[in-house]
Amino acid sequence: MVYRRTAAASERDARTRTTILVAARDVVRESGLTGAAIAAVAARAGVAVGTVYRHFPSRDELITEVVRETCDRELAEVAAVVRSDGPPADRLVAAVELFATRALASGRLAYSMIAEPTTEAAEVLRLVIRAELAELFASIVADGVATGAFERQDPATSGTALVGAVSEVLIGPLARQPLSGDERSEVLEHLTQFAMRAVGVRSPATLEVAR
Amino acid sequence: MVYRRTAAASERDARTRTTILVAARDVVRESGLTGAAIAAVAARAGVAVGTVYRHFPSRDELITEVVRETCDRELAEVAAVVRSDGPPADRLVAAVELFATRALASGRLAYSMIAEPTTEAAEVLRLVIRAELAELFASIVADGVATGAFERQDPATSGTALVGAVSEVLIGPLARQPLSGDERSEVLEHLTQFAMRAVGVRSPATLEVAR
Amino acid sequence: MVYRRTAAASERDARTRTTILVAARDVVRESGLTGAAIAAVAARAGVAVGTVYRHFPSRDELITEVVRETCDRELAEVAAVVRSDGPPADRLVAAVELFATRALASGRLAYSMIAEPTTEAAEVLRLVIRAELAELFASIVADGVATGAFERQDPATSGTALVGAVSEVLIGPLARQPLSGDERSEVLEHLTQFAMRAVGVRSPATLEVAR
Amino acid sequence: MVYRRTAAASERDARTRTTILVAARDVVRESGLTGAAIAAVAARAGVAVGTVYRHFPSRDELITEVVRETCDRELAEVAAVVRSDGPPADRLVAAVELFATRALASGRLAYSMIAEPTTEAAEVLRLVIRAELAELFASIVADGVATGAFERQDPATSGTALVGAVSEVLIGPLARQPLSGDERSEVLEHLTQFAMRAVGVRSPATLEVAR
DNA sequence: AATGAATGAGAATTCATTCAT
DNA sequence: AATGAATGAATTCTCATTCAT
Repeated sequence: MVYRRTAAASERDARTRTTILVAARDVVRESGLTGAAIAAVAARAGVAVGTVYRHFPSRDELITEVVRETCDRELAEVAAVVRSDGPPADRLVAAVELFATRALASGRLAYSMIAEPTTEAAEVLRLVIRAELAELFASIVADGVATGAFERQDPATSGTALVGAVSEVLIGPLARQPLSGDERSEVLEHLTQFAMRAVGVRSPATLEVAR
Repeated sequence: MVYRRTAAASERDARTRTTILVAARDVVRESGLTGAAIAAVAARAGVAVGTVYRHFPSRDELITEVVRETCDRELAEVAAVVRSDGPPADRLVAAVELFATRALASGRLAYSMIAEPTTEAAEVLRLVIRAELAELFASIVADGVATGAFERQDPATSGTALVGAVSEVLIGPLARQPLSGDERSEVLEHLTQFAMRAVGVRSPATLEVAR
Repeated sequence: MVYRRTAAASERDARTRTTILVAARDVVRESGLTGAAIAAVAARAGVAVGTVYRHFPSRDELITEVVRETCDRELAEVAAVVRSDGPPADRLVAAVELFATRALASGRLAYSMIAEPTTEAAEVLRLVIRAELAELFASIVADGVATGAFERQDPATSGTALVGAVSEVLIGPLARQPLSGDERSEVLEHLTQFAMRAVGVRSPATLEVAR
Repeated sequence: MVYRRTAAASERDARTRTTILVAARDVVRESGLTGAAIAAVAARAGVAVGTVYRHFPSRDELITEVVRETCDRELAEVAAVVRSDGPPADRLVAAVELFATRALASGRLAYSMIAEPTTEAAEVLRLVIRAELAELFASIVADGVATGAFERQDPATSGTALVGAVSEVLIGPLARQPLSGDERSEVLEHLTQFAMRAVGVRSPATLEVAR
């Protein structure tokens, strides 16, 4: 007496889930995590409130998933750069630039991910993500120290400090108004130089790349 | 029951205002900005809810003032260090250490100030304060660049990045568990070295201090 | 996709209906009437929510039918005892014992039937069922009065009172913890004696049995 | 800087609390415990929803207090009768009559107290109350057995059974339509006789009183 | 001026019921 | 016929703000 779940229904289901998740991300982008009330997300997704609850057991879970999803994508990209070949200095520059480009392009979303805690769950997740990011930066630093390309230092502290430095420089403007293309690349260049100095890049060759 | 407005009355008024402000700060210290409901602040101040509203037009204003007040004091201290005599490198180290010591000592209060936004107003203020802090750091950097003690760089970017770096390194642990005295000074040393490298300290003398 | 209405289809239909009803009874047994949400019943029946609505116009009707069905079976058994041969006193004792045994054996189901109203409809039904039970007891009493085995009394009142007395004694323990076999028979004996006295059993023979 | 709570405010407070409690009782009387939604109670009391929450921490507490309050009053009265002087049989009759009169006069309220569980807390309380009532009846029975006025029996079982019997006879009609005065006294008389027989009243004198 | 009771607009969550597939 | 995703009204609870005393 059991009937199989129709493929069509299950597909619609998955599509709705995605719609809600996208709507939630959009609402967070515009109004922040705090502004992402279930009613607002539902309205944005063009579904009823109950539908959101069909797909997510609680607001907490929904928000957490938005944060996780957004950050995972970001982290994966940064991780790819970090684990790529090439001199540590180049990878550091690439990682900073990637992070910066993404953050600058995403508006308030990046801000929410990096700096706006709300629920306990989201806050914990946020810390985890920053820690992971810090570890990625730290691993570049460790490589640089090991190969003698960077000065001796504590990679963990440097990684964390770099995340903070990059975030601060990018989130500051973010929360205010968007930068023009020129301002953007100028800020980016200054930031990159800061990072290079901070890790004590030694090789003149790399310094040229970073100029 | 008619009251004459006297000097005594106005003084009492000012005292009540202060009482409320102090109570608000205490509540924030313990429960965070989110936990600072008007009723909680009033109870802590030993005052009725309505009295809070006599002295502050809205919760937003009250919270904003708490943030401003707390940060102003912090900023003033950092400013004193920044404007003191001595080589820029020493002043940078002193500023980082001051900021770090205060942040590590104040527990959740610092966290709330640096990383826990709630209302729009408080959030804007928080950004302003970080910007001011950044400017203070920037002015040391500018001095260093001018005197040739630091490498050439954009002081604004470096100032902001330093604020971010210091915050991140300190807020990470803050949100988790308190550090022991030894861990604290170790972290601080790594952080100071990071800052010195980041601004490109040149003078060998200062490098020794910072070692 | 057009289906021809065949005997097989109609039989399957009936079987589904029964499946749902059985599932509903099971859910009530475990979680009470309140816990018997349509989704829970459907899941238990291995059927979709919509299917439940194909067979029952509303949750109310479903619950009502569960109550009716369960009670009807109970009533039929009691009725058999009531209409059996033998002295009224014996039949009364047998009816009490039957009721007691069933109630004690069925756990929460009996509780739900006897004491847990939810919807208006189920509540009305519950009252009807208690009334029928009361009537069955009343008919024994009437017989007893007619044959002079019991004292003169109003059979309707006595029947109702007996239902109440038996329910109360059995539901009290039910809602708490299950009784051991010994406790059970002790309670039952006291209850039987109470019933015998209440109807004013006269015959010494029966009194001995009941003693 | 502490100001005393004005007597007027505190009095108003107490009055509002009472108003809400009375409103809650009224709503329960008409719509049952299930129908006593906070919004309904607030509307009935002529206050806002928030006001209810100012006086009661949760719906559960409010409902529990309604039940407790109503039942306490009832129990106290029954207790007074039980502990009064006079032959056990007289006290039993008086207790039954008192209970009956009150129940018959209170409409759905009595039903809700005796037979309508909702929240876990209210349900537990309800059981406690029935148990207390049973104990009161049991103590009369124990007295009667001790003095030889009643037959030998288990007072606990008899007390419980009497509560059930009386409840059933009174709640049955309650849930349907009110009785006329004549019907009422007739039912009451039958019920009293049932109770007398059930406990095995022996003394002819008392039987006359009860008849 | 202070008091604190009252307000009521949200916010999260549940669940009976509907209906397109 | 069955499916199960979608609906949305209803419910509990919170808290910034107001205002009569």
